[in-house]
Amino acid sequence: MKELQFIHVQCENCPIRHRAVCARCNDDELALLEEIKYYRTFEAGQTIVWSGDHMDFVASVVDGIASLSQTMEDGRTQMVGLLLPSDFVGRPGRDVAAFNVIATTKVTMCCFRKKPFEELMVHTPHISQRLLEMTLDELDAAREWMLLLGRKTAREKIASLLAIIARRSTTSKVSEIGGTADFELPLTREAMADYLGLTLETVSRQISSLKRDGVIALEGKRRVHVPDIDRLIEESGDDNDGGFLT
Amino acid sequence: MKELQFIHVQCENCPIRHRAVCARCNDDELALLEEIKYYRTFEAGQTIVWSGDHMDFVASVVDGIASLSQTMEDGRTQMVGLLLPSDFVGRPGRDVAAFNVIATTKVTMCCFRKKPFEELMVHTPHISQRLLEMTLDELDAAREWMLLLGRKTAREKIASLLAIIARRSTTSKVSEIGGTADFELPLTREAMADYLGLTLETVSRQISSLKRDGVIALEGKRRVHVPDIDRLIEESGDDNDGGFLT
DNA sequence: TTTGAGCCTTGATCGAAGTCAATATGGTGG
DNA sequence: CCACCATATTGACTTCGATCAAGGCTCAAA
Repeated sequence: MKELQFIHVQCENCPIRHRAVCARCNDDELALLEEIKYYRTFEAGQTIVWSGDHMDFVASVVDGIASLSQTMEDGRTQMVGLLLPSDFVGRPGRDVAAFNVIATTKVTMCCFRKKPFEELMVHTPHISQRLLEMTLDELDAAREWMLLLGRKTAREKIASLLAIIARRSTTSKVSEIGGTADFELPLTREAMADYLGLTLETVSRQISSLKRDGVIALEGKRRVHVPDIDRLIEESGDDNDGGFLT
Repeated sequence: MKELQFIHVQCENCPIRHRAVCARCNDDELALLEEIKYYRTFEAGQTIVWSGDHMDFVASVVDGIASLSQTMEDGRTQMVGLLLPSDFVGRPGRDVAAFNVIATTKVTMCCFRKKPFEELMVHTPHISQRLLEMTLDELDAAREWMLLLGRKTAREKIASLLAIIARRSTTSKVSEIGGTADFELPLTREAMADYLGLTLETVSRQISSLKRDGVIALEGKRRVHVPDIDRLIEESGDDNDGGFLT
């Protein structure tokens, strides 16, 4: 397991330098961010922010995976976003968190206290430009997900999720047409269920069914091999190669 | 029926002046927008933008209601947003529409060709600031909607939709605790179904059921009276008074 | 006034996914 | 090595919402 020590990484050496909210900043702007940033790490399973809590910082995910979720009083849970490295957490101009943020794996975040960050934003259009761009991408992704939640069958939901993870996975050869993919599922069956609006039993059954039909092959519970990505995409119900983003 | 003639309204007199993307602009900035804007109207039912189409303008809804939706090849449709006056359509920095935009009622839009608008944005932080704010609000709303689509029962979905419309409706007295509300449903049963991820039959049945239980009363098919809004919110499954936005 | 189209309601039946429950697997610490 | 716990699978049964189908209401045009 990768064990990065983020005492204080210089921004220039930061793994998310060119994708995060700071992507467009020049050296001067980066120097200002460098001054006010600090790192925090969270263990897998730890809650980073509770919905409704006062939130006095914003942050970028540097390493690891976290989830954004909502819960009803009776315990029903819906994941509303997956936070990957470079994703932004928190909202300038609002100090109460609207969602729970939970570390799925060990997570390292690059944090900024909200006040200084907001002040910096006013004078640094490169930050708000990038944040706008990222937010628009997330909005598109959220809307894609609404189609999945509202209209897709359980089988299509699972296939869609696997296709998205496959596409993002660095080890896959998704770009080639008719390529294959191999990846590790970063989520438990329960987390997948919460993401897809299903029960964990249904997730398990549909994964078994896709396996039985040769769409995927499993190695252990978590390692997935996709012999034909086009076949998987077919099963997902998406016509195009899709614009899933976040 | 209101018959507004938008030949060319001065921005200062515009009904959405203080809520739209131009809300924070000063007089000078407004003058620049005034120069490049133009109005377009669309009849109820007309498609304003097709998903996948090249889109060379962005716009604000001035009057009327439109919907954002996605469709699968086999016809399954999911509405992913409701566009009300002041809402923004289109996306700077992308020229292919990701969703269908369909006029639900007659719609008037204040349009800007994309290129000039983008150029203006670079020099007018007030526009991008406001757009960022609006986009963040929409993202929160989309995520709230994901909880509804993924986890709520049909009855809760209907109650949630009615509660949202009630809250936005100008004729309601929602602010008072235990207040009542009266409003016109701007959507057909089918449109509600597409919004809620249900069939129109289920929508009809659940509305009948809420009526039978005294949660709402109907006058004709479209006019709704809510004797006790707290009761309606209870039925919606939301604990808090909710942060539904768009 | 009749006809027809669009919208809505209601009933009967079906099926996908949920629920409840038993069992399997795999990793960790004692 | 074993025991334990979290995670995952599978089966039996139930239920909620979808599907298929018939009919009602309203408005506008013939």
